[in-house]
Amino acid sequence: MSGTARRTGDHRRPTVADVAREAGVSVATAGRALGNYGKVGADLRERVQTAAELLGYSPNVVARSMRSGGTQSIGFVGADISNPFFATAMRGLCDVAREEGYEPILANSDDRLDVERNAVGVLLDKRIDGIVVSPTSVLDVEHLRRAEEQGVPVVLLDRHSPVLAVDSVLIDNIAAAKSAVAHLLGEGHRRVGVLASVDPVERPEFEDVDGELVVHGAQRPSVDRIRGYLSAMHAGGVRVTTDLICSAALGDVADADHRAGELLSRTPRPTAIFATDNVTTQGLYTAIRRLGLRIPDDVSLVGFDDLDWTTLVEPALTVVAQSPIDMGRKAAQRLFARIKGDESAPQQYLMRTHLVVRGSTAPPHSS
Amino acid sequence: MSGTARRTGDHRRPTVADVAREAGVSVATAGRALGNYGKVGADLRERVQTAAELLGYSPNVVARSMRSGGTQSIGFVGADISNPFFATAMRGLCDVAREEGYEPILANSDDRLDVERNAVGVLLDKRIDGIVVSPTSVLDVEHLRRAEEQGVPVVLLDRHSPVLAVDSVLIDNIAAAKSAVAHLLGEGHRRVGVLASVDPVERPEFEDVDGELVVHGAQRPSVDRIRGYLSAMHAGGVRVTTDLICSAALGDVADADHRAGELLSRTPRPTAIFATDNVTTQGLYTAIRRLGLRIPDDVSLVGFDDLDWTTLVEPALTVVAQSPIDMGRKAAQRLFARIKGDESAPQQYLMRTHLVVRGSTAPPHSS
DNA sequence: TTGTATGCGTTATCAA
DNA sequence: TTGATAACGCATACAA
Repeated sequence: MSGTARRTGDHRRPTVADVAREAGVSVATAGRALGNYGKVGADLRERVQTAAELLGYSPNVVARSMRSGGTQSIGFVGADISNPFFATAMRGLCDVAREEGYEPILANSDDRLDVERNAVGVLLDKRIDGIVVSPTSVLDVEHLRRAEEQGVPVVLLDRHSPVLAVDSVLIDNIAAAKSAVAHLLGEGHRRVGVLASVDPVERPEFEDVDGELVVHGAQRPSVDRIRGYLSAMHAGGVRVTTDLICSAALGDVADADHRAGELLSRTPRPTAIFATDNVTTQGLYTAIRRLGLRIPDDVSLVGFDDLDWTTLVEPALTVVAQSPIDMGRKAAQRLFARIKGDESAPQQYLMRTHLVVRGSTAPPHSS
Repeated sequence: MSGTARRTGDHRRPTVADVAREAGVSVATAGRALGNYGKVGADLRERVQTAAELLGYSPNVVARSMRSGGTQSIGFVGADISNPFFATAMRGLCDVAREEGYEPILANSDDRLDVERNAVGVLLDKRIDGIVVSPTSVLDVEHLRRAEEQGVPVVLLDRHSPVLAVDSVLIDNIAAAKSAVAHLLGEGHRRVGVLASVDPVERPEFEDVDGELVVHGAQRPSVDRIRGYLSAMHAGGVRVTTDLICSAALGDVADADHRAGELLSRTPRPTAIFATDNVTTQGLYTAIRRLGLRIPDDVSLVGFDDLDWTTLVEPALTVVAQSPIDMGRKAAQRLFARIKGDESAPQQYLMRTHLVVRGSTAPPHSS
């Protein structure tokens, strides 16, 4: 009996040829029997299968990929897998991928365009069948366009690009932020601050139009959430000044804490603050505690992302909840639809969010 | 000028042959110039490179893999990427992989052996060059042994297998747990409980040997942490009974909360509890709050894993800190050492842990 | 140094 | 139904 591995280093895995020899048939027949394509007689199929079993055959996917062009692999490029948002989205993506018989290859961009470009290039060279990306820039997307041109579908996660005709899966950032701020206004707050994360390369600019502040800048989560904030404030008839709008470096909790501290030392102090993502929420929370302020007595807080810890602290935080796992799933579903040939017009898929009102928001103490 | 993509669906990417034709040289020369191997004249190299540039050539890694055998991909199989421990370890692994020019393929096992086996099989079929796995079982490891036999190095993360001769990267679970419990004993606690996560298929068994409790069962984190607990208690001269040892379903916060509730309703109530991982820590914390108990006045708590939230709650939690990112890095480093041919005897790499004493532990209120 | 020819393992085409 | 053979794209052994 030959064929089973005898020692470490016995690298060679059996091929169809080996199986064919063992079964005494041609490689073509063996291939057909193993791959379940074409016509094979029942007896030969049997012989081939037992031979395969005996040798411990399993197909070389690389060779198959070379012929078929497909690799049964997809790529996922996000800023940082250790961020709970991406980790959870990745989980959803993995689940759908596995249902489809695919495996995901992961790359972190750290929100650096060069890193992202490089990662996308590597993934294309690996001939992935599709790619989900949460792009650093929604304007500089040549690398993603190239993917599309090569026939590799792209789906954007948590971002939409005005210059790239692909599906995108995200939330209605403006509406979500608006609901958060409207809640604060409803509680009676007037001096409401916002703490956003802003990427240095696509930072928003503010313009005062007839006493009303408007934001210029690409449609990215942070910026749109500022838009939602402004929209709510305007709808509530509250004048906004730029000293209530504060931004911290993307993904940097310490900086968020620092900036939140600045925001909290404006005079008069904001009676409520809206943090636009989970990192700024955490920074804001620690800053409030560092300054010895009480929630919600001294300051109300609405955070973003319904992470576990927001219910572990006391009081539990009012947050805008989104569902990263569903976003990951949806993105994967759209990607596989495209991989399977869906040619319909690209869409923005806006996933549900909801405001979870908990104990960190209350009417302002003194007005 | 031909060759650049004209429309979506123009799938064909240029090959060395295309570049060779464009440059007016043979495929061999083009290949040598592009792959930087063999000898090529400066002028021809130039011609080839500009031709490649013009056509937008980049190598087909799949074809290269078929010849070379290597894929520049590694696998990572963990229970659940949305668990912060795995997400952070994955981050470390990604970083090292990228430095080495590799990309990781991710699979979640949900601590299910069949899922894990299948995932490993798929990864092997994809001809990954190595695999880091945090195995569901440390005894049933045939699938991992098969990988080794095929020449695919395996590194275990957060687990050690007595029946598999491969590197493993983990912490000294016994010592870490012992230090946690010793701290509680040092504070004067005697009635100390432990809340562990236990996999149903490899659950530990307890035996009373001369009035001293010993655990039987494979060397897994949870079980070893129970061992550390027992060791500390024994060293402190405290008798342990099984009613102080409680276990919850792996990865299930709700169950951990439930079990913690049971543990907290023993009479007399434990004055301190050690939770063996981040999931049970969270469950224990919510159970304590649900029952209206105060930390550390009514019950002291030592948790496991230094997650952000443990410093956001009040009081901040005393925890055993490990460094998942370093564990991920280390595992990747060992894997690449093996991939590069390191044949030295497999080792257990024990990573640093330390007890971070914060406000959730204090002497028992009344003794 | 450059070119020709061949193999990697699968799958598909074609002929028997 | 079965078998011989070509092709995917790259890298190499060998010939020129």
